[in-house]
Parts: sequence; C-alpha cells; structure tokens
Amino acid sequence: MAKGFQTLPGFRDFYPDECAARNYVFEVWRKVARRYGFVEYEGPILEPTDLYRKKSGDEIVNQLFCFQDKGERDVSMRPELTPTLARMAAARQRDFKKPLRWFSIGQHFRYEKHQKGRGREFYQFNCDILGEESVFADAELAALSIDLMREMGFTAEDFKIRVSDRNAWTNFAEESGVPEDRLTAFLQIIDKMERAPEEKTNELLKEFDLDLEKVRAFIGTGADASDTLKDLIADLTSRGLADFVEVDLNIVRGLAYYTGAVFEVFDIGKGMRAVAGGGRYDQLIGLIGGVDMPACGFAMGDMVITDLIRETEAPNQLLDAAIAGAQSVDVFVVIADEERRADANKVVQDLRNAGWDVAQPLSSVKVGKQFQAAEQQGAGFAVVVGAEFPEVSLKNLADRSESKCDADELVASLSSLAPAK
RNA sequence: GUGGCUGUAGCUCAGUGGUAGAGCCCCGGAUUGUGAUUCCGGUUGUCGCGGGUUCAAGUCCCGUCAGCCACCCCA
Repeated sequence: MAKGFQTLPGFRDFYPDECAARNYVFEVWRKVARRYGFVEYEGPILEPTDLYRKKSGDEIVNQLFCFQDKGERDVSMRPELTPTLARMAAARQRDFKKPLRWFSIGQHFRYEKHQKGRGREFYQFNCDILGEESVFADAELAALSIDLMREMGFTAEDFKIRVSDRNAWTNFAEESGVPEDRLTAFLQIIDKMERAPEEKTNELLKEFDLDLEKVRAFIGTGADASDTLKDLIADLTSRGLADFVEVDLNIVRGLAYYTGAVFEVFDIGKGMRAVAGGGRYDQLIGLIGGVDMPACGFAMGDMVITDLIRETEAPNQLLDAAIAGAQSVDVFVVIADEERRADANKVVQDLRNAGWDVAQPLSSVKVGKQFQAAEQQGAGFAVVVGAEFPEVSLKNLADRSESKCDADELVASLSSLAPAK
C-alpha cells in the first residue's frame, strides 16, 4: 500500500495507457468536428462564480469547486463551458461571420460524489452552432454526434439519437391548461416519467388536471408533434442517417433553458444511459452576454463514452489499437557492441531526423534483451549496430527477414521497406 | 447529502481466534551478437487507520477513512 499521498476523491491519474485512451477519444472528437467544418476554441478553467449562478441559480454553488482567490474574488473551476462560450461569443460577436461553428475539448470540474461514469474531474467535448435559428443547424449537430459514434466504431445496434422538441411540450402544456409559471415543474415530471413508478407520475399529473393516458397519447404522436421534428427527421433521413434516429418525446432534458429541439445520444445496450446530449438554447447568450443570438449545441463527456467503448467489442478493438499505436516505436536500434554506442547514436539521430520514432538501450544490455525490448515496444524494425560498423543490419521484426546495408544508406533502405512517415 | 458492499504484496485475490500466503507483474540468471516457451533465483506487507473484546485479532465488535455500486442530482 502506497504511503503518503493519493489523488483527491474523484480526481484521476492518467498512466500512459489511460492517457493514450483519453487522447484517442480527443482525436476522434477533433477529427469529426473538423470534418464538419467546426473550429476549435478554448476558455479559462477558472471563472467568476456569478457566471454560473446567473445561468443556473444559487443551488448550483453546491456542485461547484469554488473558493475565494487572493484578490477576494469568488471564483469557480468551470463545471461546464456554455456560459463561457456565451460570454465569448457575445463579447466579440461582430468579429465573426454567422453562423459560428465552434467546438472545444476541455477539462471540467464538479463537486459531486464519484461514481461510475462520473468524477469530479472530467473532459468534455462541446460543439455549438451560434447565430443560426434554422432547425437544420440542430440537424447538423445531431448528424455530427452520430458520426462521432460511428467513428469510434459504434453501429445502429449500439446507440440511437433520441430527438424531441421542447416547444411541442410547451404547446401541449398550454393547450392542456398548465399555468405558465408551473411549466418547469410540469416538464420535470415528464423528464422523470421513464424512471418513476406510474402511480407516482399519475399522482403528480393530477395537479395539472392531466393523467398518464393523455400524456402518453401525446408522446405517441411522435414526429407529428411539431414541424421542427418533421424537418429534423427529414434532414437526417436525407443524409442517410435515419437508422440512427428516433423521435422520443420522453426526452425533455431537465434544463430550463432549452427552447427548441433537444436530443440525446443513447446507449441501447445494458447501460441504457445518455452518453451525450444537447439542444437549442436561443435565450441563453442574451441572458449571459447581453446579445441576442440563437444557438444550439451539445456536449459529450469522456468518462461515459470510454466506459461504453470498453464494453463494446468493435470500438474496444479500435481503442486498443490506438493505444498500442500511440506507444510503439518504428525502429529499435540494437547496440550489439557497446564500443559502438557513439556510432549507434548517430544512426538513431539520423533516423529521428528523418521522422522515424526510434528507441535504443540506454545502458549496456545483452542483445537478446534488446530484441525483447524492441518487440515489447512494438517496433517494426530493428537495426543492429555492432563491430561491423559502418555496415549495419536491418531486421524486419514481423517476418524476421534481415538485410545488411551501410549506415549512410539506412534511412533510404528503411523508407523503401516501410511506408513513408 | 442517503444507503449497500469491499479494504491483506505493485496487481488479482486466498487465509477455521493460534508462525503472513498463492498466482501474475517486475528485476536477475540458464557459456559467445537475435525476439518464443520453459526452468532457477530475487525484491515487496503498520493485513486502510484508530480504539475495544481476548492469554492471543488479518479473523470478532465499535468508530473512522478510502474505493466501488445505487439513490439524490445531472449543466
């Protein structure tokens, strides 16, 4: 048992395998976002606590890593990025052509109890379109989220995008006589309906002169519930992504600030959990930044998606391959004769200058051990530098074939055997 | 914040109240400059921590801390 220090509860060490796994997820996020023409941005990790209070109310403070800095400012480690985005976008909105397609990959903090898929420290992919009110922007984000999943190796068997429309619910509530000031309370009931017992839901709905039957009948209308949903589905269908999408009016997403289409990426395996979620929030930038700008976006955290990758065969294989690739070298230079270390160093440096990833023993090690090390580090080739120098031998570790060449010709020989870096 | 389960070697875990264990990993070796398998040898412990019961506690009891899981919450 290690004495002394360990990580704070809910914080994580990233040993090389875990760091490579994290970076793989980042790479997929970044690659797919770029494929959709999004540009990357970043904000501060520490913000004034009021920024989050303004968006989410005072209760949020319980879930923040917050403290006073030396200037006696109340500050918080960011629990999410949207308020920062709203501030940034509003402050310089005239500098950018609309719509903005922005994404970010960053570390966030929430003071919560650590459990599966949830820690106090996590990374989150945020992807937003600002300054575009058309539902086709929402569709673009839904499509992007689908492609994130596909890029990771998931199929329509593994996940679905469940889409809903906050406005459809607002209209339903209005027509059903739900008072405007009770709307949020009503939507909370709907949000929890799937998990709560029927009797309890019925009980709660009575207050609004409604019952489960009426609510379910509405849910049953599906895409017919609004033009927004029809357009959204039609857009995704025209992209050939219909298999990944289903209308599910059960989704309202707890947050009060959503104003239109909302969606979740939903794991349909045993976990039945949301791995990403988002929607339209046309009022939020005005609220925080003072500039009215329609917006929609979604976020995906690293912890749940990594768990899901690990539990799903094909994505897990892709991840393992990425980890192996991130930690292997192309060439291992075997120093067969310690007297030739200086010559070997020259060989190593020439290879590195040519762009190859190269490792070599840092002390006198038996040749057999060096080959073991080469294999263990995933090298495709070994170069043996010994008494014959400047003649060296180049060995393909996969098929065990070996050839000899002059050290000066090594880079050229290697390039002819393996694809250029 | 609430509840359940679990804490023994770096890891996975055995261990009837009576001498602290196994497997894996790691390191070294098995005559000369080539990867496997195998074999031999080696390091590692405040049994999470603190009390209590007992002649005697890894083992039983209480507390505490940590981890996992679920609830609450979920931006």
